[in-house]
Amino acid sequence: MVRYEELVKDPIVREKQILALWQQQDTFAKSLEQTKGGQHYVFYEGPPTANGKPHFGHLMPRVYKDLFPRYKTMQGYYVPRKGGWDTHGLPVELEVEKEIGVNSKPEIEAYGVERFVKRCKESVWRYKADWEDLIERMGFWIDEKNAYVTYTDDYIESVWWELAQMFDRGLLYQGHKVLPFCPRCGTGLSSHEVAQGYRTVKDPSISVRMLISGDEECSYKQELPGKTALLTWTTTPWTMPANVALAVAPGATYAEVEQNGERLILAKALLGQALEGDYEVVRQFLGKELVGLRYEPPYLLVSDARAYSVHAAEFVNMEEGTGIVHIAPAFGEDDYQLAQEEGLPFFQPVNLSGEFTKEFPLCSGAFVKEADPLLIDDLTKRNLLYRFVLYEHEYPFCWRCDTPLLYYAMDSWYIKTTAVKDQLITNNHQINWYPAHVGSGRLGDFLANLKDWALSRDRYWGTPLNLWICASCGKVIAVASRAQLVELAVEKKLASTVEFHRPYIDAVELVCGECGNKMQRVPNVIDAWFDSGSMHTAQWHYPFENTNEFKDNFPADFICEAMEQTRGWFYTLLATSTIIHGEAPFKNCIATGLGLDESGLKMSKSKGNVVDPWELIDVYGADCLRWYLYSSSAPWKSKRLGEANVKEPLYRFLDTLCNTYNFFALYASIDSFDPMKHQSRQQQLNVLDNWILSRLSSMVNTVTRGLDDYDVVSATEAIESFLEELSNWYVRSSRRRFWKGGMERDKIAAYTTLYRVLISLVRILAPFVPFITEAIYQRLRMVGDPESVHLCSYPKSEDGQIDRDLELAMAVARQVVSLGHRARNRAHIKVRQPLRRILLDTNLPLTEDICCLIEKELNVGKIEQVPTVEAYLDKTLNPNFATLGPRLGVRAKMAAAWLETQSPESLVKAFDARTSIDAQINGEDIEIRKEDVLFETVPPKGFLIAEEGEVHVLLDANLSDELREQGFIREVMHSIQLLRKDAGFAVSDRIILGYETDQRLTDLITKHRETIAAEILAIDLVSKLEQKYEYTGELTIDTSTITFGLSRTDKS
RNA sequence: GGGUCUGUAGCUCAGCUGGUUAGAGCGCUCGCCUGAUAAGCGGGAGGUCCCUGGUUCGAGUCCAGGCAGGCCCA
Repeated sequence: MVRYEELVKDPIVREKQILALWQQQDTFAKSLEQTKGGQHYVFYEGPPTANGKPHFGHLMPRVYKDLFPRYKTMQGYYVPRKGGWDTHGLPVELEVEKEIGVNSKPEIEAYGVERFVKRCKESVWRYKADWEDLIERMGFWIDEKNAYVTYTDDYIESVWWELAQMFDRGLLYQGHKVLPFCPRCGTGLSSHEVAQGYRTVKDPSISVRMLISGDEECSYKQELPGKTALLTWTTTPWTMPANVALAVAPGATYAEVEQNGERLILAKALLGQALEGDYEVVRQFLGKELVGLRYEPPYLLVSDARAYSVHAAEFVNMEEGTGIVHIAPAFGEDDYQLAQEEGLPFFQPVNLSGEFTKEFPLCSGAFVKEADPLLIDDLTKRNLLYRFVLYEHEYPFCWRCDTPLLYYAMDSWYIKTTAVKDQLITNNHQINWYPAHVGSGRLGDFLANLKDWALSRDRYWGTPLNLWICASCGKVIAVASRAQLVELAVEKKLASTVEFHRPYIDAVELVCGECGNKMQRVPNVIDAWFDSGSMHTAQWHYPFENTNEFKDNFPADFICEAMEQTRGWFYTLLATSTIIHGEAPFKNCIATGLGLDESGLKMSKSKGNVVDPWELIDVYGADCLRWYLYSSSAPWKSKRLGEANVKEPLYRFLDTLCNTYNFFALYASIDSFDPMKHQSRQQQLNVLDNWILSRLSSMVNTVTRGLDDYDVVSATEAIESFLEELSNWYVRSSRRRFWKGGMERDKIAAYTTLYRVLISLVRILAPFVPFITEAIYQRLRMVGDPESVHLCSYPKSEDGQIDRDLELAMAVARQVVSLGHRARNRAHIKVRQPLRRILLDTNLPLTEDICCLIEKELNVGKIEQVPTVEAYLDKTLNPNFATLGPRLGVRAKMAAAWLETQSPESLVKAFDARTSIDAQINGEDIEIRKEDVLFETVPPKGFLIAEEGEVHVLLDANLSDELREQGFIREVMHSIQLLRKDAGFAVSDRIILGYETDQRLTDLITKHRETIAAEILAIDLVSKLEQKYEYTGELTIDTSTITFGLSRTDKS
C-alpha cells in the first residue's frame, strides 16, 4: 500500500513545516558536506549592517544571492557561502549618538571615546535577530556561523596589510582638498557617500553689488562718474564673508547696463533672468576686459594685496546667476583651485562645527545656514543686495544625518586610485555585468572620470588608519601587521594585546627608525567602504592564515547587490583588488533594481510608503514572493511590491503545481502506485507520455542555458509554460488513463511518466521555490532517494528523449483544438454535442495518435486530412509585401494595386499551372510569383472555420439524429457527475441511480444504459423514483425534464 | 550639465537579425468545459507602440533630434 499525502494549500502552514524539517535534518550543512570535493563556485556576500532592520532593498538582491548558489550546489559545485557583516562607520556612530543623546564630537569626547566605541560595538548587532528571522523565513541559505565581521582584529589586520602595501607603493598620500563636509558629523565624506544625499531644495539666492574701486591694471574703463557695481550671485550667502575674488568667463560677452540711476555689470546672456525691471544696455565687451578690475568686497576681512580683484576662469557658466562668480576658496573646489593657481589668499571664518568664528563678529557663533538671514539683512541695510529670491536646486545632504553638507578645505588621506586607472578600466572589462550598461556606462563613466579616494575620516568607530608619524623628524610608516606593531612598539606588551580600535590603539607609540624618537598614530579612522571592499582578502584573515581558502575563493564567480552599490561596494571591491591582487575580484555581477510601492513610487521613509516584507511573507509565503521577483522582470528592473502584483504567482503558478501534484496523489494513492514496482518500458509509453518527457528535457535545456547565462527570466518563463502544458494538456488529456480499473500497462505508463515529470520538475524548481518543492518531494520520494530535494542533483536534459517533430505536432494539435473551440463557440455549439468530422490540411504534421487526442478533445467523430482545406473554401486575396517588396522595390505598390483588381479564383487557377505570371501594369511588364499572393478564405455553408497562421480548421456542423442522441447522452452523464460532486460522493463510490422523465427520453436512456452506468459508476439504473435517495436533482433538455436520485451502494 | 536606462492594452511585461491584421498574463465582460484545480478554454471590449523627422518597397524594431520618467553622477 503506497499513500501519497495531499499537499496543503495554505503556503504559510506548508512553509513552516518545511523550515522545521530543514532545521531538524540540518539540510543546508548536508548540502555543503556532500559537495565538499566538488569544484568551487565562489560567491561573495556583500555585508549588510545589522544596526538597522532588513527591508526590501536587501531582499531583492538576496533572492538571486540564494538562487545561484543553490543551483550550482545541485550541479555538484561546492558553494560555501560565507556570510559577512559590515560593522564600522558613521551610521553606527549616529545610532549610538541618538541613544546616548549627544549631537557632536565634543560631546562624544566628553562622554568618553572608550564608552562610545563599546556602545558602537554592541549597537552593530541590534537587529541581528531580525535579519536572521528574515533570512531563515525566506529560505536563504548562507553560512552565518562562519561569517566575517569587519570589526574584528583579524579583519582589521588584513585591511592594514592592504593599506601598508598601498602606502609602501606611494599610493597613500595626505592631501589638502576641498571636501564635502558634514558639520554635524564632523567629518569629510567620500564621493560615493555624497552621491547618496542629493536633494532638491529651495535656498536663498542673492545677487550682490560689488562696487568697483579701481581699474588701474584693467582694460575696462569707467567713463561716467559715480559708482558702477559688478553684480555677483550665490546660493550660499554665508560664504560671502570668505570672498576674496570674483571670476568671469574671459570669452563671454558682458554688458554694462543702466537701471534706476545705477550702473551694473553682468553677463549679457543672463541679463533677462538676472535683472528685475527695465534696463538700458550702455555698452558691451568681453569678459577678459574685466580681468584685473578691483572692487570693494561686502566684508573687508583680508588685508592681502592680492585679494578683491576680478579673474578669468573656465568654470564660469552662462546658465544661471550673473556670469560673475563669487570666489571663496575655503568653501568650493573650483574656488580653491583658482586660488591656488592665482596665488589668492585663503580665509576661513567657519570652524569644523559649521559655526562662524570670532574672525567674523557679525555672525560669530552662528551655524552657517542660520547666518544667511543675518547676512541678507545686513547687505540689504547697506544697499548692497540687489535681489533675493528662493532658488530651487540640487544640494547634497549628509546621507545619514541629513545635515546640509558644506564644501570645506581640509586635510585628508587619499588613495591614489588615479594611478591605477587604466588597470581598473581593463579589469572592469573582464567582468560580466548584468545588465551590461552598469559596467560600460555607470561604472565605466565613473572610472573614466576617476578621482582619488578620500580615505580618512575624523571619527571614532572604524578601522584605525595604520599610519604613525614621528613628531620630531616627520617620518611616516604604515604598520602592516600586529607582529610589526609589536616589533616597533615602545610598550611591546601593550602592542601584543591591544584591540585595533580607538581609543586603545591611539595609546600605542612606536619608535622612529630614523631618529629614535616616539611616533604617534594619526587620529583618523578609514572609510568603512574600504572595509567591505577588502572582504575578498580580509574575510580569510589573509595573508596571515587561510592561504588555501583565499586561493580557492578568489576571484568570485558571482556577486549580486543593488544597483546603487555600483560606485559603492562594486567599485571598492574592484579598486582594492586591482591594487592588491592586480585583477578583478568577481566575474559575474547582477545589479538589482529598486523596490517600488504599489503605485510605482520609490519607497521612502518620508513618504511613508515603505512596504514591510513581512506583510507579504506572512500572507503569501516566501515561495510566492521569490517567484514573483524572479519571474516578473529582469533583476535590474524596478519592481512594484504591492499586494496585487506580488500575490499573482500564488494561484497562477504555485497553486497549479500544487493541484497537479494533488491530482497525482489522489489517483496514485487509490491505485497504490509504486514507482519502484511498477516500472514502465519506453515502448509502452503513449504519445502524450513521450511528448511531455520531450518537453521536460527541452525545458531543462532552456532553464540550464538561462541560469548559466544569469538570465533568470527566460528560465522562469520556460518553467511556467511547461507547467501550463503539464497541467492543462498532459494531465487534462490523460485523465481517462488514470480512471481505468486495474493496473494496465497504459495506466502504469501514465503514472510512471507523471511521477518522473513531477520529481524532475521539483528538482528543477528547487533553487527558485525551495519550500513547495521540498514539500512535494517529501511526498514523492522513495526509499533510497536523498532525504531532501536540495540534496538531489540538478536534472540534466535527456537529449535522446527530445523529439522536436512530436513537440511541433503537439503544438499544432493544441492550436487545432483551440481553433475548434473557437469555431464551436461562434456557432454556439457546446463541446458536449459530438460533431461528425473535422477537416484539416494534410501538410500538418499530425500522427494518428495525435489526431485521436484532437477528436476526443473537440468531441468529433473523425479527422479527415485533405490535401488542402483551401479547396473547400471560397477565397479572397492579399498582396504579400514580404516578397514583393525586396524584389520590386517602389513598384511593389503598383503590383499590389493590380492584384486587388484580380479575381482570386482566376489567380489560383493560374498558379496551379505556373509559379509565376507576367502582368501588364501601367505599361510595365511585372512578374507576379505564386508566393506574392496570400489567399484568405471563407467557409462553405454548414461548416465552421477558424484559422491562425498556416493552420485551418474546418468543422462539419451538420447534425444527424444520431449525433443529437449522443449529445443528449453526454448531457445526461455530465449532469449526473455534477450531482455526484454536489452530493459530496467520493470519486470511487459506486451508486444506484433512479430517474423519471417522459417516454422518449426514458427510451433513450434505456438504450444507452450501459455506457451511462459505466461512466457514472452506477450499479443499477432504475427508471422510477420509488425509494428514498441520498441526493436528488433535475436536468432540463429542450422542453423535457429529468429528475434524478442518487444513492451510494456497497455492491459492485 | 554629464552618464545610463525606460516609455507598447487599465496593470505587469514579451516582441529575435526590419516583413501581411502588434502579442501574453492579470483585470473586466459574455459563453463554454470540468470525476485534480481557488483552475482551464473560447469570444468580446481595450493600443495615434511618447513625439517629430530621416533611412527603406516596408519601421514598435534602425538613425537623428525632442519630450517625459527613473537611477547614477556633477
